[in-house]
Amino acid sequence: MSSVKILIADDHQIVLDGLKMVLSAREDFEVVGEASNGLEVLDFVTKNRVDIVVLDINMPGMDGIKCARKIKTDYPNIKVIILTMYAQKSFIEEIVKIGIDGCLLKNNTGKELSDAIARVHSGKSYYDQIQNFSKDDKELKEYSLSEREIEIIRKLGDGLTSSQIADALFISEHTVKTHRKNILKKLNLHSSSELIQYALNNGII
Amino acid sequence: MSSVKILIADDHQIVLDGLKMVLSAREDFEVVGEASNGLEVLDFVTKNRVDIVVLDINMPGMDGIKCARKIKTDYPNIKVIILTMYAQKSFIEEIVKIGIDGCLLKNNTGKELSDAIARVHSGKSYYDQIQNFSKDDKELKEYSLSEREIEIIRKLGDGLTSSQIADALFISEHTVKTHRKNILKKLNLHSSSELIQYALNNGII
DNA sequence: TTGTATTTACCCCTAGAGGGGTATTTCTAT
DNA sequence: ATAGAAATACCCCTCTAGGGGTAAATACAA
Repeated sequence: MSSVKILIADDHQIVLDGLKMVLSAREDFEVVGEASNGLEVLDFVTKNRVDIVVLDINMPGMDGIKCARKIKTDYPNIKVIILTMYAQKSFIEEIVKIGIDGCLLKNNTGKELSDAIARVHSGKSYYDQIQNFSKDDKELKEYSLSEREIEIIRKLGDGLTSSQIADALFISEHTVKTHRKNILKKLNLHSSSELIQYALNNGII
Repeated sequence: MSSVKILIADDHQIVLDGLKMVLSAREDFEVVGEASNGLEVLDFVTKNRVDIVVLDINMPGMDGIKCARKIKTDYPNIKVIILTMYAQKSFIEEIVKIGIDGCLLKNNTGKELSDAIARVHSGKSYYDQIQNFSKDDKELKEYSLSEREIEIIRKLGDGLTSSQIADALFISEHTVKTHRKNILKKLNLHSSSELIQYALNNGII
């Protein structure tokens, strides 16, 4: 049988090199491409045959989730495995909904990634430590941030005040303050400091 | 001649696996150990012969810089190469001062890491894109944060207010506000949001 | 078509942040 | 012995953040 054609995506070249070496150790795997962001992934899959895409969730430009959604919409036959730094409970529901085939923490061995790929290629799914993802859900109602809200979080990270953000986005300061209040409420946080830490740890920034 | 004995440290196992594969491709390299935080690194070098330590700068517990400083103090013969996600100008002076032998961005190929190791092992130093590190230094005077200041930054990241921090540390709220002002002034920042982003990107938190 | 989410915008209020000082004690290194 | 850094604590001030509402227009999906 022919080898499994794999596309790997991560924004750090050294991680890509490492993943490639790890996966190339198996004769039945073939890394056919590399990408450093979501757009490159989409571009690659339109032009090449790919069986499995291994996606880092934290990438500049188009993030892994958005990219995965688009792949699953346009190319439902391609299997998708998400690599993530943290157990991000905020994403697990969406990951399942989108139909992503596998999800594992970077805090894992290369062998486990190989196992996950083999399992997913055989049509099964592979969710690593899914219990870690669904913990801490006393607040089970999962909120997702809107595009505008994320835009505002990024500006906050740059140190802008509400009025400065308002100027930058050509909206009223009142609106910015409303967004900020909504964001904190959605995430059950109570200050911008907490928010920035959350955002960085969850790949929002 | 005997092979170069390398200890690699990163808090993500999958990256460790990748680095190990990349480095093992060279016959003159030998990865003799792995560590997921600074304390493990220090523990390892006390018990084993190591020529070169490759350190991720962002690790939980003891961060890469602190760890490097301790290695260079206690074992000056061990070479240290720092791996970092971002071009962190705030650290380059300290990195040079500590006597770290090499520094390169994760945004590099595995081959470049191999080259860096070979070069460092031969007694030279390897600084990748050092111009990226020293840019934007209109404010060239580098300040270092005190232990107390770092303690306060961490509390800020947890979302505590000045008065809450004061209660936690058994000091006056006035003192906390003084520390906060000093921190922002030292780093030339203007809000806690900026501060938290800076702290996370520079391994302070 | 009829909700639901999103984005926009305003009101109220209190508490806290940020920036300008000054000043003491303690500790450390020269 | 003495200069310097660090940690402590207080004064002043203005502006912003955070939290409580309400409500409109748009857009999108069941």
